[in-house]
Amino acid sequence: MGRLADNIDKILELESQGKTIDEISESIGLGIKTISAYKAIRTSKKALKKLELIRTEILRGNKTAEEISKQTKISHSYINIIANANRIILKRKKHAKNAINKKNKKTKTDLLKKIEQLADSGKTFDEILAETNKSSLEINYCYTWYGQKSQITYKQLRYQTDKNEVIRTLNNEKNIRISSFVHNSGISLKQLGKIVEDEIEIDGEKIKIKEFLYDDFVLEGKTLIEIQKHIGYGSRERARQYVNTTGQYDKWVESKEKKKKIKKDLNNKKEQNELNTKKALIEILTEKAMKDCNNKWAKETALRVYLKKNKIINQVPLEKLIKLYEAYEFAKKHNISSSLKLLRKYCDINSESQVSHHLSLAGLKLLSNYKQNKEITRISSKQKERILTILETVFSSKDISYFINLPQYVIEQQLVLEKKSKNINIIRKKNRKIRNKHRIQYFSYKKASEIYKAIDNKIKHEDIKEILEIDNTSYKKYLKQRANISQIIIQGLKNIYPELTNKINKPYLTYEIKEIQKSETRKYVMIKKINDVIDQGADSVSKIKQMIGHTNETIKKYAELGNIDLPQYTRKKQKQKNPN
DNA sequence: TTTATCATCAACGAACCGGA
DNA sequence: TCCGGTTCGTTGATGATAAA
Repeated sequence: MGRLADNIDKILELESQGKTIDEISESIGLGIKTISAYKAIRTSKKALKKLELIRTEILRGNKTAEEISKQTKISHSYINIIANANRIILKRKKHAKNAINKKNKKTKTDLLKKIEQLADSGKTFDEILAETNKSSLEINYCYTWYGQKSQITYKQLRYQTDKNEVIRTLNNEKNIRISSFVHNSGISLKQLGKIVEDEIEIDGEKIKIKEFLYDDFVLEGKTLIEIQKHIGYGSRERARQYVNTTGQYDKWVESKEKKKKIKKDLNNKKEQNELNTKKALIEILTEKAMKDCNNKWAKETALRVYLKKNKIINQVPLEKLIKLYEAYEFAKKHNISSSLKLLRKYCDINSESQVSHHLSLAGLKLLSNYKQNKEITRISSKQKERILTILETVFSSKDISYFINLPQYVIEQQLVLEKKSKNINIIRKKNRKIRNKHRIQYFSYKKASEIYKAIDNKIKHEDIKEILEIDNTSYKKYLKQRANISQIIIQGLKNIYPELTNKINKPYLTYEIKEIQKSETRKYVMIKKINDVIDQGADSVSKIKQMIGHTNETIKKYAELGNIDLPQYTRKKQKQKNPN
C-alpha cells in the first residue's frame, strides 16, 4: 500500500530539484511515460476534479469505491487509483478483501517471477507474451501494483527482452543491418540506440553490439538525402535523426570526412595528370611550330615565350610578340638604343611593363640606356623615407603613389633599390585585401580620398560620379563607410607625414601636405642646392659640381628650370669675347 | 488523458560551384 | 577573382500519432 503515492512523491520531489524526466527515470527506474502518467494522476486538472468529486462522496457517507462509482459515474478502478495516489483509504467489502487480494497477489508475483526467468533465459518480449498468454498492458500493470519484490522494473524487463531479440537476430541472420531491424522489429530507435552501445561476450572478449549491428550506408558516408531514400523517410532531417538516435552519428561524420578526402586526393591526382598531358602536348606543338618558323629568330622567340605560359586568355597575342622581337632584333642589329616606350609603340603592347616582362621572359637585356632612366626616376631622400612608410600603412602602392605624388613604378622601384622587393608582392596583395575589407568594387583609398575631397569642396554628387567614373552602388558604399575609411586614410597620412600629425584631420591632401610635397620634389631640392652653393661662393659650374656632386648636364638643366644665372666660367669668357 | 516520439517544415549559415 | 546561386547540414517550431 502506498507504492504509487511514494513514487509520485519521489517524482514530484526530484522534479522540484530541477531534474529532467530522463534523469528521474534513471533515478527511480520507471519508464518516461509511466512517470508522466503517475504525475498526472495527482496533478492533472481532470484528476483533481475527480478527486474533489470522490471527497464529496466520502463526506456524504459513501465509503467504498463501488458506492462512489455509482454516484460519480467514475469507474471504480480509476477511483481506487486516485485514492491510492492521494493516500485516501477507502472501505472495502469485507469478504472480498482478503481472499481475492491475497490470492491475486501471490499469482501475480509468481507470474512476474516466471516472466523474469524467461527474460533471463533469452526470450524476447513477444515470446514471453505468448508463453504467459498476457498482453503487454497486463504485464505493465502487474509490475505497477505487484512488483515490489521484483529484481527489475518493467522498463528493465523491456530493455532485457529487446536486447535478447537483437542478439537472437544477430545469431540467426547474417549481415543484418540496423535499418532492416528497425523495419522488422517493434523496438524503438532510441531503445535500439541504447542496445547497440551495450556489450556482448564472445570467447571471453567483450565487444559492443555496434560492431555487429550498423548500417553500410553510414559507413559509406552517404548524404542525408541518400540515407533518406534508403530508409524511405520523408525528410533529410528525419534521416539525420535516424543516424543520431541509432548511435551512428560519429561514425557517419568520420566516414563523410574520409570520403571527402579521398575525393579531393583523386581530384588532385587527376589535375596533375591533366597538367602533365597538357605539358607534353605543348612540347609536341612547340616542336612542330618551331619547325614552321624557318629559323627566324623573332618568330621562334615569340613562340617560345608564348607557349611558356600555361594560359591563352589575357595573354599578349602572338602577333604582337613577334613584332616585339623583330623590333628588338632590328634595333640590336643596327645598334639603336631603343627604349621600352619605343618598343611598346612599335608592337602595340598595352604597357611598358609588359614589354619589359616579355623581354626578360626571352632572357633579353634592355636596349635603352638604363642610367638615363634611373636619372629620371631619382627622388629626394625625404621622399625615399616617405615611400618606406608604406610598409606601416594599409595603403597599396597605387594609393601611396597618390598620397606622396610620385608615379607608382617609382614606389615599387624604390622598394627594389632598398632591397625590400619581397614587400612588393605584399603591397600588391594589399589591394585585394582592402577591397575585401570594404566590399566595394575596385576599391582604393585614392578614390575614397578623391571623393571625400570633392564632396567637401561642394561638388555635386552627379558630377563626382561622372568625373571619377564611379558606378552608383560603389559610390553609395563609399559614402556609407566614410567615417571608417576617413579614419584609416587620416592615420595613413599621419604615418607618411609625421611632422603634420597634429594638423592632419581630413582624409585627403590638404594645402600643407601639398606644400611639403612641392618642397621635396627633386626639382625643388636641386634648385635649392644650387642656389645654396652659389650663396656659399661657388663661382663656376665645376665648383658647383664639386660641391653637390652632379654632372654638368644635370646642373645646367636644373639651373634653367629654376631660372638661375649660373656663375659659369665659360660664359664669362664668352661674354668677354662678344664685345670684340 | 497526457506526453514521448515520429515526422515535416522553414530558416539559416557555411561550403561549394560555375559563369562573367 | 568576384559574385550570385545552389546544396547541404543544422536548428527550432509545430502538428500528428501511439504508448503509458
